[in-house]
Amino acid sequence: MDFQLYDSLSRSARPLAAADDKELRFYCCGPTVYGPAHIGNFRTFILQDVLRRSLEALGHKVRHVRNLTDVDDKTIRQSREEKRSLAEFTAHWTKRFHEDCAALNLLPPHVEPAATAHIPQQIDLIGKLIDKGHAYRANDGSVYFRVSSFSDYGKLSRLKDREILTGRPGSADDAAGPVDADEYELDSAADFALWKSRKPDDGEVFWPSPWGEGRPGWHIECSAMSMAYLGETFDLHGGGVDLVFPHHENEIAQSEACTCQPFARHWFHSAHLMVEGRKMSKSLGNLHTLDDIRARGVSPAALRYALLSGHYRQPLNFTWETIHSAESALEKLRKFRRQLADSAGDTTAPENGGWGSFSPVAAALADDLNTSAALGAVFRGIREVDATSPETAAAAIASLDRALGALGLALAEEKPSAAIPADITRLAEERWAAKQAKNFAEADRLRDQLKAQGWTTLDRKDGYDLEPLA
RNA sequence: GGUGAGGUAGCCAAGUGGUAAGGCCGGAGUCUGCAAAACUCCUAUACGCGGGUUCGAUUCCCGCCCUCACCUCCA
Repeated sequence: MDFQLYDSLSRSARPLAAADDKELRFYCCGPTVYGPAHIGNFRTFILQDVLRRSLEALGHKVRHVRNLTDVDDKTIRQSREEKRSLAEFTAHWTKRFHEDCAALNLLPPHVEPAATAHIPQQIDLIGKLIDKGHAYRANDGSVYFRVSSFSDYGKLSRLKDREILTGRPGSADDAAGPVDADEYELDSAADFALWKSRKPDDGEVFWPSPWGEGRPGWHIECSAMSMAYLGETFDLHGGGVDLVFPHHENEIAQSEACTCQPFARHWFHSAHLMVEGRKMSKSLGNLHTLDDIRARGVSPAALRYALLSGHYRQPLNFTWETIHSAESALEKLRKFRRQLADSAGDTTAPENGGWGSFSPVAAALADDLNTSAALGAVFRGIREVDATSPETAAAAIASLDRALGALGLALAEEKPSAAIPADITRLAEERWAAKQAKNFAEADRLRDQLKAQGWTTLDRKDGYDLEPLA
């Protein structure tokens, strides 16, 4: 199936395809590991994951690379404040990131390169840029990219249509505060750092280079690592919209100035997540992490569902009502699947079944990753499912799983049932006995008591189930 | 100010030049001692405002109002 995806460089929907017709090479800008990722970060990573899963479900092969930014101002500053080495600090947050990704059912990328593990590649790239006249060394030992040397600069973010650039490179990024213009000898305020010379605030974080001790600039790692694992030209590059400028613009400049080859052939940018109608920010206190979500009793799967409920190019408004809605919708799907499983019994479907009544899900995903329409198609699909025999039920499960699998919404695993304390069991037993004896007043009293302790009882004809209150 | 995205029923959210997916919420019925759960069914004169093009616009064009984002921290 032809897969259409909007390309933010050409500003049009284009067929997404591997240049070599074999494997789609996909690079994603990953997290800076200096703290827990927030749900906005995860919106982007989940979208990338769904894109990959959808392509794979439709028979495409994908090579997925997502980097880890484990050296920058934030990681250095924070690790110093905590009096930990940079490596120890970033390892801790990397582990946490991986745990969160697993909880959200994100497929691990095939390669997850860390910036600090690719310093030589970055130095090599910077050296080539100097040799070709695209970069210069300032008198403090830092190396800058000369924006004026790259005529295509601004093609991704339409810089020409914007106001003239002002400000100083690295100033907001520099813990030392505003810098003296003479010190840096910049050719242009738009020039950006490729290599930052060692500063006192960097502590022990530095590497030797032909330009003295220092560390890589913000953008160079992605150019170096994408080239290392995917080649000078690759098929698709993804990230949040905020990375369009300057990060991706600078990646293009560095890479294309160096190789004289196109960098990424297709750009995939996902819109931001809003919280309660506002931008997420620490000052508003709405920068939720996965732990915050779980503390509210929401499952990671529901978060994933909620983050897929809108189209990726549209800002999505996250509210607690939305996520409650997602939890309910997901529970409806789980129940439906359980019923199918009951009907199917031991019968299993052949491996290579199709999408069945869920083929519109595939069509929606292949049409610019329309997850919202895909979710709608899932619900329309379940109405059309034929489960009149174990065989058809088994086939329906297979096609449902295929559709939900493309969205990364695995329902197969049951919710772990919470352990029921003995006193709760005893109360429930007493209530059941009272009910059987038609002593309803006593039964209701005991039911209230259970409720007060956070449990609810669901009666059947021949017994009852106990469930914790949500 | 510049650039970009958007305003669809109570909420979230697709989509289309010919009268509008889906989810949540809500309601009814079945069941139940009553509930809850489950199952079945259902509702809603929803397309920001004003013009224009058209046989016909929510969908294209123009203007306006409002919201949000980006403009060197940012997924």
